[in-house]
Amino acid sequence: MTDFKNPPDVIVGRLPLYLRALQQLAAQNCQVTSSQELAEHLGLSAAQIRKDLSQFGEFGKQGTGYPVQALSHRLKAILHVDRVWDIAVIGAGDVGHAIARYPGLANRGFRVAMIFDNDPAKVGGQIGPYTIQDSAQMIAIIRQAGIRVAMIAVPEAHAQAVADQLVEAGVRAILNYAPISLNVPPGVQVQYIDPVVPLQKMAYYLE
Amino acid sequence: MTDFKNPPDVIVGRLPLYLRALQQLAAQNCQVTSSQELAEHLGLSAAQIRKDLSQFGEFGKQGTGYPVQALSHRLKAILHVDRVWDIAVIGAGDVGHAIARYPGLANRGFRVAMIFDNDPAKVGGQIGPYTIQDSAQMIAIIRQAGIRVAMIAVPEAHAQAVADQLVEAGVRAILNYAPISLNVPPGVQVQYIDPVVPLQKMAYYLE
DNA sequence: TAGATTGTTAATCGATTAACAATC
DNA sequence: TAGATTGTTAATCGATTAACAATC
Repeated sequence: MTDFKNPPDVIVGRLPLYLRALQQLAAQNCQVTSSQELAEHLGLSAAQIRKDLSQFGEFGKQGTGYPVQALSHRLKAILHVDRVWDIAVIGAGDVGHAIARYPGLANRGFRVAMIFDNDPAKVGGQIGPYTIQDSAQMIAIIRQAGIRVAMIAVPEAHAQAVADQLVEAGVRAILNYAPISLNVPPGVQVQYIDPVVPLQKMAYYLE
Repeated sequence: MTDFKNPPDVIVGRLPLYLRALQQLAAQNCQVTSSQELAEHLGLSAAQIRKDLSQFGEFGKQGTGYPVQALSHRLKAILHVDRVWDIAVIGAGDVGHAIARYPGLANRGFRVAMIFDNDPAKVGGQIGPYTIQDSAQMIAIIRQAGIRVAMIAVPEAHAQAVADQLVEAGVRAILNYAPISLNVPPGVQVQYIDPVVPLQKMAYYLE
């Protein structure tokens, strides 16, 4: 009997990778997999995968491995992506456009629900099914909709101000595409996507 | 006298964050900073920052801190971004568009040099200053240009095949936007951007 | 000088790996 | 049954933190 309390953050961060690999296997009609197979697929060690999963329950069978569908469902529930989270996108530039039209969110627990911009020339315009809304109404609209997840795709100079407004509106998880560190109060999560960071890391290893 | 050999990968991965923070401080005309100030800015510990930097040299002065400009220059050199790396972008969909027009690469060591797509309807079209080139010529063109860095922005189903071609063309660093793990030979680096991964990680902590 | 902050050492902490009994 | 693979323990490995002498 394990405890299941406070799994390390680093392990939580790997669960989405396990889920992604499992869904890919499922799409190939694979019924069962093993820690070994997942490890090769993801470039990790089999021991690590077994250890990570054992933090959350006993999902496998000795001699057989893990049932792909069942484990996939369990991981979805653990990650709280067995539902659909509405996302507010802030910024209707190129990045906001790409996010709003990105097909990869579907079936993975998220959906873009609305998009905002502060440029009067953009407000009222369409991006696929979305009408770009005015940032001035952002706080009220997000609060009213009860949205908890947002993506920031505005220029660096505005990102912190937008983050402050999102927090005020009740957002609790922010994915920030602007290349700056955000200051948010405890209880609000931030993750970052800045393509230059991984590029520069790789450059270190290039001659 | 320290050794300066084989700094841990996890430290190399933080250097771009230090550089980004320093360049932001420089833009604010800040002359000098401290491990304390950088730590608050980045949400890390001051001890960690001093320890990390000490892997590469002695950049600070006791009692004073670190000179922002000088340290920034040193980190650029260490990361090999004191030059401009040409990037090949594969895939001229929404993500490829956003990358090709992303202003955040400038002054950070990279520039998009060319963009490819396999869709005849897109080949020959323009994205800003770039003419979309045919993927069929990709290997030859990239090899000819001596390009070492590429970004994959094609659908999941084609990403591995594209990666194989890039490796054949001489690319040694790949930033992959497709939500799959890539198989590449030793000596080729891969980093991943899948926005759903950080979103799912945050969802775990949402009620 | 006095105050501040580095670079570095030693201590702590946490994550990964190896190994294997349990068992399907 | 024999072979395979899990879940888990103990050992290893590595990263972070705390503390402080050195010194600007």
